Amino acid sequence: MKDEFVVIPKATISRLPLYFRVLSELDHVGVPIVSSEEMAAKIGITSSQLRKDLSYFGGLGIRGTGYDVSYLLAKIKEILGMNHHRHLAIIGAGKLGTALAGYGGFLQHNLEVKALFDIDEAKIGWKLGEIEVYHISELKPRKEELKLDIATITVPAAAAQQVTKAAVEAGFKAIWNFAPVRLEVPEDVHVRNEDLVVGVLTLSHHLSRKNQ
Amino acid sequence: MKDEFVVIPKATISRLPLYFRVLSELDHVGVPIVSSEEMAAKIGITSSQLRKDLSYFGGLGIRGTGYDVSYLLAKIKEILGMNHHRHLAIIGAGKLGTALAGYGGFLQHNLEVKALFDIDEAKIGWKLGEIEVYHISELKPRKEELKLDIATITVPAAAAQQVTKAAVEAGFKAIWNFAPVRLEVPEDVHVRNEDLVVGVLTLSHHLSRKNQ
DNA sequence: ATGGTCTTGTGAAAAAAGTCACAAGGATTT
DNA sequence: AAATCCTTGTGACTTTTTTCACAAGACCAT
Repeated sequence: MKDEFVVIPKATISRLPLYFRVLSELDHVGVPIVSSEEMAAKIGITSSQLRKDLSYFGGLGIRGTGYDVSYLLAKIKEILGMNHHRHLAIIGAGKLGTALAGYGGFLQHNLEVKALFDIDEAKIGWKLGEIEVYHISELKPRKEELKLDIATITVPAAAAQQVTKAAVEAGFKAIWNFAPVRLEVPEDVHVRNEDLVVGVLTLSHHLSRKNQ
Repeated sequence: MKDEFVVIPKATISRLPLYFRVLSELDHVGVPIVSSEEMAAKIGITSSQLRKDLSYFGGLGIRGTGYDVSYLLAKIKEILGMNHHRHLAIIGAGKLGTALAGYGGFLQHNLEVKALFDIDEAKIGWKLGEIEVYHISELKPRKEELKLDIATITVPAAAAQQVTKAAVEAGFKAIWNFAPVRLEVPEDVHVRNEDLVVGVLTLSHHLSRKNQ
């Protein structure tokens, strides 16, 4: 990398989490060094693409040898903002919401579910382990108290926009949306759509064309 | 479109489910006609991109007027293979697996969860509504019996590759993978990765750069 | 009919992403 | 310390995707 102001391709950013995953595994097993060839094979991309991606962040490897796993892992964590511990709020304490709250894989990514919110009075006060269910009207005070960063939307589609509005007003700048709706948010709020059914439809498409 | 053998860009295919979603909403509300401009705005892309995408499938619109919502919806359903009713198998009857099995949104997309599989003897025979939990060794016979099309992998990462192998041997050509692992499969098997944590990491990345 | 006003469909141009191939440079052996 | 062996980093090139801009139609009003 020779220019301070090169733009990093979006496609590169979208692959960083994959690199993170592979490096975590290698680090966990105790592998000290890995070549671009090996890593790329695990992910299913070409080694030149991997090297090009990493090159945007400067010389992270050692020529003739490969990449130092724990060094590269630390760098990617930094780039992905994983050196910050993020607190998740889950809005919608239904099946999906509670399944997510119970998912064990967050902590190793420096993510932590700290609160559930719901509108159903019957659910308020429930605890899933350490995590309590609050009424949705408490979004703002609990955000401050628990330092919540990311609002996860797991309510039905019909309620999603309204709930999002409440989250934005409470000050959330990142929304992780599981409802099958395009949410309208201000410029400075980031939305990540996790539209599950949409994903499986592409599989359906492939199934109906045996010809390649 | 003038050549029978134009290749349809992958990027186009990946947007079709979004078009489907918007059109479904419009159709549900009873809107008869929509312009590329309106649709594109709802999705957050440019109208020319939308028109170009649709142009790969032939003249689907009416010049000067727009697109006939129900006609276009039917076309996209056809392209996405949604005129076929697809049967899902869910392998891994844990929290995520059962949450998916209980999700109500599948049917309106012509998808249906028909069976759960697990290795835990204690779970075999459980029923979630109509859906029964079978032992994973029954994958092949049940696939034939229930005409299962898509194998959904919701087992822990460590078991995912092994379970995938079993699914491929049972004849599944489409795998919907929720385990945080790149699965190795033969050429003719399609895998859709639904790597949730990876998704939220990109949000984390945005949070740590207030500068745009 | 004719003219005006739409919005599509699409070649051509631009931008973005991905691949190639090899010089640069570090490690290891002799 | 020279030679050899590796694998990175990266310009140049190729392919893919997106954007532009406008001709081709379709509808509507007069």
